[in-house]
Amino acid sequence: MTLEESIKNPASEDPRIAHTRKVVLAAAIDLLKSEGHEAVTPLRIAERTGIARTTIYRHWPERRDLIADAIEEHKPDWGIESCGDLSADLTMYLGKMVARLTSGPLPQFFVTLIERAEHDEEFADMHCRMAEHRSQPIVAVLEAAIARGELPKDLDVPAAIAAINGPVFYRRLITREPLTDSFIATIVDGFLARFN
Amino acid sequence: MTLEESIKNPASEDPRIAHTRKVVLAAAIDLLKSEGHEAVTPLRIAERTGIARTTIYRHWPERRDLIADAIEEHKPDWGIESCGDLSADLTMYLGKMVARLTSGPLPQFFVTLIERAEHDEEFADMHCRMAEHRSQPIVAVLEAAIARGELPKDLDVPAAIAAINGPVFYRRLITREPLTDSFIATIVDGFLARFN
Amino acid sequence: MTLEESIKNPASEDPRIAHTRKVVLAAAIDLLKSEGHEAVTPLRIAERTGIARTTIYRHWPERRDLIADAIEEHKPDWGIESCGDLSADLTMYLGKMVARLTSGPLPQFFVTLIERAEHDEEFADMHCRMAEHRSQPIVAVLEAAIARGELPKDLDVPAAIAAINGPVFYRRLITREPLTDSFIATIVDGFLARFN
Amino acid sequence: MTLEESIKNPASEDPRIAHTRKVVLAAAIDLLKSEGHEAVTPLRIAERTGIARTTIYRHWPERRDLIADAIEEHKPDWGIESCGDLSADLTMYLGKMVARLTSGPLPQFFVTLIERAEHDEEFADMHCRMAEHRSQPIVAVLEAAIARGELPKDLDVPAAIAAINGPVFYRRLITREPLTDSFIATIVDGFLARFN
DNA sequence: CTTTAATCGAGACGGTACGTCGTGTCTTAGA
DNA sequence: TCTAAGACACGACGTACCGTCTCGATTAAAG
Repeated sequence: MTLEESIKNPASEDPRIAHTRKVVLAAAIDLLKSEGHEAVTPLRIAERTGIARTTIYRHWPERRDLIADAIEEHKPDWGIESCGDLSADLTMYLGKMVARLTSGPLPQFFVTLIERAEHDEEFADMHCRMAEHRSQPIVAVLEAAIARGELPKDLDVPAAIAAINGPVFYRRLITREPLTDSFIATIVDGFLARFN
Repeated sequence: MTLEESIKNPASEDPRIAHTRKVVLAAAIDLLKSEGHEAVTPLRIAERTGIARTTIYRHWPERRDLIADAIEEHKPDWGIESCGDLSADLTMYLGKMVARLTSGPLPQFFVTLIERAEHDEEFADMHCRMAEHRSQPIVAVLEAAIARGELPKDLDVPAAIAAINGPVFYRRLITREPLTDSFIATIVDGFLARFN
Repeated sequence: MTLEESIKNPASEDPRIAHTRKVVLAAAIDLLKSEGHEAVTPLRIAERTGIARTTIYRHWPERRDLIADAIEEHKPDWGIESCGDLSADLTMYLGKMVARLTSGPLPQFFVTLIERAEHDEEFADMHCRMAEHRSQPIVAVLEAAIARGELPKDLDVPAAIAAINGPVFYRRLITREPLTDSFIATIVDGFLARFN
Repeated sequence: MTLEESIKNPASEDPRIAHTRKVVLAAAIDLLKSEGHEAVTPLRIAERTGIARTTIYRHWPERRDLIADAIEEHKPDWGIESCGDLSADLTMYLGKMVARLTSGPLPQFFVTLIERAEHDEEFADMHCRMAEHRSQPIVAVLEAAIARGELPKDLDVPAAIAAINGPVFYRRLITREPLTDSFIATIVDGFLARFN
């Protein structure tokens, strides 16, 4: 089985290929996290992993694909277990979000996608897809609340998500102030206050 | 008069230096806007402007400083004329913000600062300074409203700013949906609804 | 097989390396001959040969080594066939020497070595080694003559070589007068006249 | 009086010009001696002397002229006082020559001229002129000896000079062996032995 | 003792070359 | 068949000098 086949048919993978992919993507995530996407190059990864530079080129002819793969590899589970209480659900969701924006590789993924998306359509697409995936649980929570009659039927859901997520991202990426629990509470309270 | 002196004492500037600075920074802004900060290199600027590469290095030994100067050069006036009506003031402010996030070099400045700030303290500082400068008018508007009694005395002003600016930035940078007038209205209405 | 190994173990040479060495050294000798050692730079050679500048740096990190290799590459055979007659042997030797000092790259090698030797120990060493190698045949001729009794047993051989070679080099490098056959004859006759 | 005039008419020199020439040429000789002619650049001299780089360019637009001036500036007196004894005169002459080839800037001048002369007609001319000037005293000595009948009337004087000077230069520049008194004696004796 | 003129110092500037680094392609050998 | 190793062409980088230039500041010489 050739390399091309194995990429298209991941079910029957050459273990060498699987190993290479795993090791390289791990190093890529590490580099992305610690130095930014400009540091994610075949050379740097080769130095870290011992995998030959040429081997990396064979798997990812475009640097872009390597970065994209690394980001996609690392898909956290955004699911939350709704407890039926809107305020609690939103607070839990934002708490999880804040935790992931505070440590781990996610913030670097975001800034990379934000920056690249301005000039690269492929990254822009990936960025949007991730945003959608990320907001799925909150959509579920909001729709459940609508069904329960706690929120108006004609709620502009995307705008609501922006109202909930926006302040957190703004503070994390723009003003770089700390993301405290009371800040989360203020957001949730402010959002819910509209519907009383 | 040395280059350093002339920068500190702009009254007695060598016209050659002034010309070089002007031309180079204009090209830098242009490149930043159209291709992103990685394209802002002495070589690219030299090709565009005819200014020699070495001359650019003489003025900005660090690429970082060149980008920083280019961003600082382009400081838009964020002033708004308060009309005394909080809703109208906020709407006008967000309208202006949306206009600048929709065209012109500003979005590129933001994503550059956001990305670089993750790994470069100097950019982080500049980013925060710009954010503060940008929110000055909205602070004034909010404080005036507090003085008029339209907003509570104990309002968490930074959190309020995050609630107003956050959704716009979120939509522009994360979900990349269009920024419509009705979206602005939703934000402003949602914010004010809390205090009724 | 690394570049270093292949240099030490020429039996198993990568043909690409062999080709690069050959082409580059030929161009180096050419440049040395026509423009002097200051013209022997990776850039000039790259322009002439089509070999990339970086490839040349990989083979010869120091310009000095490149020049040294070029000179060593071009080791002429200084052997003469002694005919048993001292006068004829010396005349033939000087004739050969004059021929090589009159055309070909040798004179440029000499002036390069002479000049560099003043400030570079490595060149000084190479210079001396070449001088020794060059005078081997004349040493043999003189020693044969000593064995035959035509020259005194206590002859100061190095001084004798200086007496024979010196005038030729002096005229070639210092006064730059033409090196005629009669000049050679004068030298040889003058030298032999001492021992009659 | 302009700089151009003063160069052509050194009798009435602006003291500033005289000072600049003096200081610069001294530094040039120093550099030439210690690092070779490639180190004789306006920049290096400016660093050593405090004279501005532009001033040096004003005086010597071509680097070649600067080096040439430096060499010409330093014209040692080659005169010897003939004592009437050929052997003693030659020995004294060669002794003086050896002394100058052993210390001081002269050897560097020679190697520079030898090297440059191969590719630069102007240096070749200067080199020949210096060689001629240098051999004047020995010509006088030889002619006196011819007049006294100690040397044949039809002596090939240039060849004789080559026979006397050649070995010394050969040993100094080619084999780099030490120049001892006994070596000088061997040369002189060998030369005189021809005419007994 | 001015005034005029030339030199000088300082350094910006456009260039050219340098030596280094990284990229992507390729060839060869080995597992 | 994939990997390892690395030669290679290419292009950009940041640096160092070069030679030209402009522009005051200083000094010398003539009125």
